[in-house]
Amino acid sequence: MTTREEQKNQTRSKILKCAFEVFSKNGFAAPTLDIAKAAGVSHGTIFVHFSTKEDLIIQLVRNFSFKLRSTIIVPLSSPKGIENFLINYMDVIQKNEQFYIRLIGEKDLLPDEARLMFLNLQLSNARSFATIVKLQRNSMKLKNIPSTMMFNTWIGLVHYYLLNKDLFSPKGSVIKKYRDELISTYLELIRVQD
Amino acid sequence: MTTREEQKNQTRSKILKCAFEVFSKNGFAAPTLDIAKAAGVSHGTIFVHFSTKEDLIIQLVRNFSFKLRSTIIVPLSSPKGIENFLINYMDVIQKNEQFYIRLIGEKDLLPDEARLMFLNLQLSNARSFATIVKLQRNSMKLKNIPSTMMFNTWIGLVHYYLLNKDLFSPKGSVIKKYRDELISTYLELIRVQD
Amino acid sequence: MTTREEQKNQTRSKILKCAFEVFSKNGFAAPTLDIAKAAGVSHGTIFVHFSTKEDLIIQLVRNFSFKLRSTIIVPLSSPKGIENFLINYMDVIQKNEQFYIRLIGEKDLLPDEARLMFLNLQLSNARSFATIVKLQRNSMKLKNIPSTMMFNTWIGLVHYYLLNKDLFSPKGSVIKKYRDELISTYLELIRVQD
Amino acid sequence: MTTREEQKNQTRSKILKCAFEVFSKNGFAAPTLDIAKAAGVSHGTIFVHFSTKEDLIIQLVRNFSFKLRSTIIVPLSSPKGIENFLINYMDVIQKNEQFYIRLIGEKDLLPDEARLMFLNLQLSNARSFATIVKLQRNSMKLKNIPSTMMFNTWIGLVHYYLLNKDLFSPKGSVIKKYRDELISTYLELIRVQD
DNA sequence: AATGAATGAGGGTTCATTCAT
DNA sequence: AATGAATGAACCCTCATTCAT
Repeated sequence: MTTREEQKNQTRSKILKCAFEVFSKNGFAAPTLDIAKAAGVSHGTIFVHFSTKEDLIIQLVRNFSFKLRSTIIVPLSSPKGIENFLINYMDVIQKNEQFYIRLIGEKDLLPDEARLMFLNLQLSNARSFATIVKLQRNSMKLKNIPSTMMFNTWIGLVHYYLLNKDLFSPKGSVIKKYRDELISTYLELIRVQD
Repeated sequence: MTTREEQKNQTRSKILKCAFEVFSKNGFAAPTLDIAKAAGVSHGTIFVHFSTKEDLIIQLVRNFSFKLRSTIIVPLSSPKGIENFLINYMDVIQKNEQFYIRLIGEKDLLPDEARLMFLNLQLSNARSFATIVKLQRNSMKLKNIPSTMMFNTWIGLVHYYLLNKDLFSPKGSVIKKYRDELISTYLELIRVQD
Repeated sequence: MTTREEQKNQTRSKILKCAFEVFSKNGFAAPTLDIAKAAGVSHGTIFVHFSTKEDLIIQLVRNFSFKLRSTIIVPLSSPKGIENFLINYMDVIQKNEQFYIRLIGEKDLLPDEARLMFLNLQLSNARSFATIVKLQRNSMKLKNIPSTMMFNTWIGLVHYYLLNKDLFSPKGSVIKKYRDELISTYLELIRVQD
Repeated sequence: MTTREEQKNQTRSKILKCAFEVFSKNGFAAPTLDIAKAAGVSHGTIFVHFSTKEDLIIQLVRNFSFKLRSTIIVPLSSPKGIENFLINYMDVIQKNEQFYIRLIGEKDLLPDEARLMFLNLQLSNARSFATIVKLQRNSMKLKNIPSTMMFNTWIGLVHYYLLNKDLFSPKGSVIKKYRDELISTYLELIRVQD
């Protein structure tokens, strides 16, 4: 790669990184100028690398989805498969809590393509979860509920806490604060008592 | 009431009604001009009745909260208290599904006062639910979970379906489509098997 | 005069009175609605009596000029003619200081007709003053200066204090506070020492 | 300075220049759009260079004050100190007569900061004048009047002519026309006859 | 590749004036 | 005569996007 290309890639990365931070903090309605300032580049440079603001958001969500996909480990057969999945899930989200909250909270501001990508990520997670649940049914009595529903209950609970962060944990991370309670509550709900 | 006042109230109501529809359809970022057009009045007329766009939204949310509050019946002591509550809850939401979705999905665009009113409504519902749960514990074995968590699981599940309406039910009402499944799933989760 | 006409005149007077107060306090850019509120009449009523806001202002200035004209006494031949004139002048202005300040300070907001009327008033005063000065020259040595200039110096000094009221007397009346100092200074300036 | 910066400065200067002219001609209530048109730039460009209309006015008054301050020469000890001061004063004002008239006539439309700056300029002039008067008392018999009053009489006289420009000199410069008469009148007033 | 000044289509809000009642 | 709801032109300001350098 030539020096020129390296330079270009660095600028692009810097913009992506700062856009991620600015959008996380101020939402997707944040002006592109703010991103340029944060990245230390000119306003126009953003549009050299991304044809529109929408395009920038798409790339951002693409990267984010990719990162999440690679981080979410799916421990298939295991006596604690579900619990491990939940713990891992929380850990992954916590790392980018703010951005994740924006994604689920400002869904309608997203370009179609971005919305679709994030949706696919969730579907993929749902499928992984379904697989784990199926395997786990052997070693643990679980409520007789479709695995889709089991996943939706879980993600619904988590998203509820995330979207109401200012209510549950105005300062620090919601996930950090409620991680254990959410997991234990959920596990308690899905298991069948002896 | 004189004809004059009636006329005025009609205009005001028309604006409120159209604002409700426009915001439901396009979100709270929709231009006030769109509302004026929908209501068949001039742009300025909106500001005759509502000092600012924020004020308009506040009135809208106030009315909405009031309507919801008066509609949500709380059947206290009853063998099917919880189920009745859930059924009623779904019915109430279904009637104004779109607007409700905007409220939970664009929380950050709301004026503080509106956000607070809607929050209070939810807290009030949470309290009602807690009361019902406590009473129900006599006649039905329930999972050993704090009633707050029980409520949050329920509302998290419902909101998840609402916020992803385009996924679950792009055309018609999400609630109508999933009402029974959501209720039965939830009831199955919280009860203790014999 | 029929009762109806009386009623009409009363409303008209009330509007004029309140317009005078509102304009005095907030300047001629004050909304007509404020005047209607102050007068306890509907917004439209103003335009029943005055075709435009400009017309209202014109009537106001007409009345004001008339009142001032009738109040300014011109003590012709007298050993203290000038001093008496100045004292009287200050008294008259002081009574409607606020409005007077608006007239000289927002001259450009006035309709042409109003500006002209106020101008005529000043010219009339200038003439009166000139007459007095001429008579006084017999009993008192005065600077050898055209009487126009003598008047302009005086009125310039007074207007300067009025226009900078917030500097000289932010709370109370400027004239009240500086009346004597202004008069004595001026008299000292125009007389010839022995 | 790069060509780019030059270009920017030119635009900025052009806006300032045209704003100066438009405000001079139509007063500070003139729409920013008029300024944009006069400067041959788009409406938005104004707000690229000045965050608000108020900011634009502040810069304008700042520049103006600075220019005046640097132009007003204070010939301290001199047998003709006062006269020189007056002559210089008139010359300086004459150069920007229209704008100066707006400043004193629409004081209340100015942003606080601008009003304060202009006020300071006048105070500074008053002080300079006081110093000169003190020195002059040696070589010339002056009326026994506080120097504040002497200054206020002068500035009051000048401002009176400026504010009534349409009366005294509707077409050309008031100052040009009355400069000598104002100065000689004033000098005649303040001196003590032998 | 990067710059950043310039653009211009909106957006919310104000207010003198009109007119049906 | 009085009402006051309705009008709509005008204003200030924002911001994604363009383009000459």
